[in-house]
Amino acid sequence: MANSTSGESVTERIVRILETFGTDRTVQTAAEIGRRAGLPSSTAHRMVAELVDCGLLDRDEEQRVRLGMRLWELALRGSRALRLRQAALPFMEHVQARLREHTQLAVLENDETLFIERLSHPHAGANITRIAGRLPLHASSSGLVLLAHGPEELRERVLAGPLEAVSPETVTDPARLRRLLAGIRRDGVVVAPGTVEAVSTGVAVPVREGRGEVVAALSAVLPRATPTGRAVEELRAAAAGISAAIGAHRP
Amino acid sequence: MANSTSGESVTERIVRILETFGTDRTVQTAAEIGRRAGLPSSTAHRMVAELVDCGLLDRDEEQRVRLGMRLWELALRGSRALRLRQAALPFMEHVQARLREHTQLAVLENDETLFIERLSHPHAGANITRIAGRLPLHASSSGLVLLAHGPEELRERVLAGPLEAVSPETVTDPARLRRLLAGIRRDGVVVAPGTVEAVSTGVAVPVREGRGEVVAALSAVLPRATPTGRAVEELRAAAAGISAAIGAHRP
DNA sequence: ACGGCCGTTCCCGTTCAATGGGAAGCGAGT
DNA sequence: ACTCGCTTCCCATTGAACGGGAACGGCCGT
Repeated sequence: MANSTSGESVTERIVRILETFGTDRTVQTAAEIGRRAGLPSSTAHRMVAELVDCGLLDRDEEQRVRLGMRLWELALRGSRALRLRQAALPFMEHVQARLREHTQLAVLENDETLFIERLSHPHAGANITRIAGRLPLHASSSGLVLLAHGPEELRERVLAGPLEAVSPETVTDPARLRRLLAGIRRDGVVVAPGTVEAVSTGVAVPVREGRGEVVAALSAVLPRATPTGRAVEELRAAAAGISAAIGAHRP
Repeated sequence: MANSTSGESVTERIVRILETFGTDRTVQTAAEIGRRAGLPSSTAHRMVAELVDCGLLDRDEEQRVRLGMRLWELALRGSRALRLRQAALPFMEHVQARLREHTQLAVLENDETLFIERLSHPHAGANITRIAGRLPLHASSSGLVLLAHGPEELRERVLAGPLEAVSPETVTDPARLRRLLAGIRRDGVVVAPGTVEAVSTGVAVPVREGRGEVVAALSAVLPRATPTGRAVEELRAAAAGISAAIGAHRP
């Protein structure tokens, strides 16, 4: 739309521009953005200027562009992610203080695991998850919980689709995966050794809201040798606390 | 622009739509959005639909609209706020564990104080600041620090402009404020009793990056009767730690 | 059953903002 | 002095966005 010869709306283009930014790529020139977003140079410059005017993007000491504070503000205030995070943070801190490993909170978003909070201990091991980062549903302990408790149709879609392995031990066989998910629903927890990285074990539990609906997954990443019993207990207790907290906030 | 009779660009309208959301107003109908954003009904519906298609907005169980997870994701990954927050969080947790009050991190944004993180103790007192919330620069301890260390022109602009009181004790006299700011630059700390709320005292210190530039303010909110000495010490130590952490991340 | 209210969806002729190619300006690197 | 890449300005073209209006459908009070 928007008079573009390529037939895209302005909105789509704005999203594509925002998509060119990432954890690694935090500042870029307007020309770079145009190239990455597939926009003609003059168009990219004009749109970037417009976004800067609105505060969605910032220009640093002349030239380069980065995500604007205003965008951050608009996206956060009143967002579901912030509410959930605020309710969960105290409990996550408690878990993290006891386990001294990585503690994460994730939600289901567009058939993927989206991590909305992560706490790490200085001495904890590797962990590829990032805040605002994604992993496939079948290839992370949090994702497995979300998939197990998600709607039927989602499960079928994911089980049907291509299941790529993130590590050699990622479960990609539909039948095995189906049994694994049934087990998660039965036990209310998943212990997933080597699913994301060979050296670590993910432990995840569902976080429920109000009358039972699973809205998030709480997980810990432990070195593979560590026993998982304590983590399961801590996560279960924390998840119960979070559920109570988000329930209480909605009278 | 964008063919609208009112002469606004699509980008401006999108921002106005996003602005209709807030901490209190987290879900609304498309018609509500249109009214609040001053858009014709059919236009509002079309634009909301477009934003939903792009994932910037989400539709809940039919009808109502809220901010989309995708927007949250795009705004956060690669944002300055997230980096700063990640570096600061461990130190903020430490401060909060010792003081058991409110601990906040704020940056300067568009001549206002923008709070990007806040930790609260269950037993702590009142605190009107919110994550992604704003306060005037002259009417919050964090803001005073940012104003004191901000560029000359900013200071003159704020001192000239109307200085509204948030509480009866907010300093609104330009001369007094100027002396207060000079004191903050000298001491590297501000203790502001009753500036935001009569019952509490704000204590704030600057967070510096690399070679001295102040990039944020770290603050605590204490009940007015509490001595501030310990808070000053804790905040100073934490700010030093944060500075080292963000310096280390940029080799 | 009825009618008003309101959110939503669909339609469609009008129109002007957005578009993008091109050229020129500006630094930095060689 | 030259190249290369980022940026800014210009401007004729055009079709996407616009928005008024009509119609649908759910809800509520009578």
